[in-house]
Amino acid sequence: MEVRRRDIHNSDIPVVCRACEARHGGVCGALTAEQLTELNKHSSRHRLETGAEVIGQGETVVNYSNIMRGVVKLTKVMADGRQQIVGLQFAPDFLGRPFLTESAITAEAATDSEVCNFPRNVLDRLVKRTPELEHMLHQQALKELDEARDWMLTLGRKTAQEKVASFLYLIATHIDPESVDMSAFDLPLSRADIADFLGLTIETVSRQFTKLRKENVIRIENNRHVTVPDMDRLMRYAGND
Amino acid sequence: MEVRRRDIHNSDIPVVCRACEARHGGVCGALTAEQLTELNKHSSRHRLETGAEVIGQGETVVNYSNIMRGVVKLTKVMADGRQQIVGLQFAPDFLGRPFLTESAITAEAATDSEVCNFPRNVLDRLVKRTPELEHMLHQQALKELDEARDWMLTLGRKTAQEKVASFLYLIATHIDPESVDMSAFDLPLSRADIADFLGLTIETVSRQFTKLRKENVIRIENNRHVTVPDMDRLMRYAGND
DNA sequence: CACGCCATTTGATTTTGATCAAGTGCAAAG
DNA sequence: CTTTGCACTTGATCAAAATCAAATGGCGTG
Repeated sequence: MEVRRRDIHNSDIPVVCRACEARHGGVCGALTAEQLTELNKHSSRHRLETGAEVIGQGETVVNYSNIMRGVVKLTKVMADGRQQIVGLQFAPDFLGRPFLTESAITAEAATDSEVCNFPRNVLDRLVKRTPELEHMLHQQALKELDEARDWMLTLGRKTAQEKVASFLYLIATHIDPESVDMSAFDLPLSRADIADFLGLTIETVSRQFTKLRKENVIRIENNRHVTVPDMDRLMRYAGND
Repeated sequence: MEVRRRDIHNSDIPVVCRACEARHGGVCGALTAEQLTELNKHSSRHRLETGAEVIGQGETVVNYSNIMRGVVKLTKVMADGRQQIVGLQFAPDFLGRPFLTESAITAEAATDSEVCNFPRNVLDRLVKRTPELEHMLHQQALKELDEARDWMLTLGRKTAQEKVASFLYLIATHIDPESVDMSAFDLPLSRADIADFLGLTIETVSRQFTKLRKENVIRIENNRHVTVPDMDRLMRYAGND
């Protein structure tokens, strides 16, 4: 299923890409050395402070990105300000909606992050010529779709307690793909963001955190650092039996 | 069923596909006459009664399908029976999750429907050889992703009233792609299904229907037939300003 | 026609989570 | 070391939707 470039050690690959690809294996993995060089000519890396907007709802898409480091949240807002986080992207996810000029969502750094930007038209051209690249993007879209549907069940049918536990489980399993130990991690989102992700208020989120803490499902230090003594127990609280 | 020949220059295309493709333009539109003939050799059409399961959560995927007629609901269930509809597919949508052998969802006919089935391995082989086909599937996945994210906002942040209005608006705009007049249609789902789609109970759905009826936003006959005198007004009730 | 079987509606009550309103704790600025 | 500003927590109350419990209203069958 996974298709890897054979010439992974080829020295024609741009230096900046070599480290990245080795660590992450994002969509760039579908490209030949020449294509990578070509793309790299037009691409640029950027640091994003927490809260920095990558693209706004309704704006014209000029760039796609790869997330190198950090967490990016995808949000939708209603006219009256109600807001829902519709996706979280972790490194090394591809960020962008191929084939549409206007973004239907806002993408914003949830933590300090680093991204690699490519101009839309350069990548679009490359996609047309590189079926393997479209395949990678297709896989990414399908992964996001699976995640979105999982989350729809959470939003529509779970209790506040289960929602919060589901969130913690999601973060535990996604925050650090390198690490084997998922039992300790920092939350990439504020209480307000967590509420927006879960379709709750910050007060309800806070109360559920307190409850989970009192029942020894989690421990919390400094509001952001979470320890999970028994991951299976957390999963049961999340309603994933 | 009588199938008319619509284009004398396409006489290599299987008769059964010619009418379908002309009417709908689904993913098969990406295929050459030969590929269509090849695929058609292995494909088969089926009528599905309301409630018939196309595939169950956790089952092995053996077929992909095109929906020829009707509405198919995609659902997820929790261990304790709580259920959430995570997608509705209308003709001529492609039905299936490429590149995964185990289905994460249940697909079930919401109305009497007709589908065209292709064996998974035949289509998978064809996808590898036909970038244009993967492109179509990619577009379909992105469309479903956009819809899923729209719905996440509805599930997470809208009131019961807005949810029901949003559902009616969704159906009005999707049920009959041919028709210009969206103001009258039959609901493809029972109250129970609507509740599962909206993350509500049937009682709440019923009450909101009654309220919308009393406020003259909609009229209902025989529980299933809906008339919308002012679509913009419905849209406002749905919170889509 | 009467009957039972559905799906749907309606009503009474309870529960959950939202809202409103203080408090707490911590870190940066004065 | 105070003050100020956040982010978060906690408590009291309120409202929306769930739950429990009957009705109602076709619709097909005996």
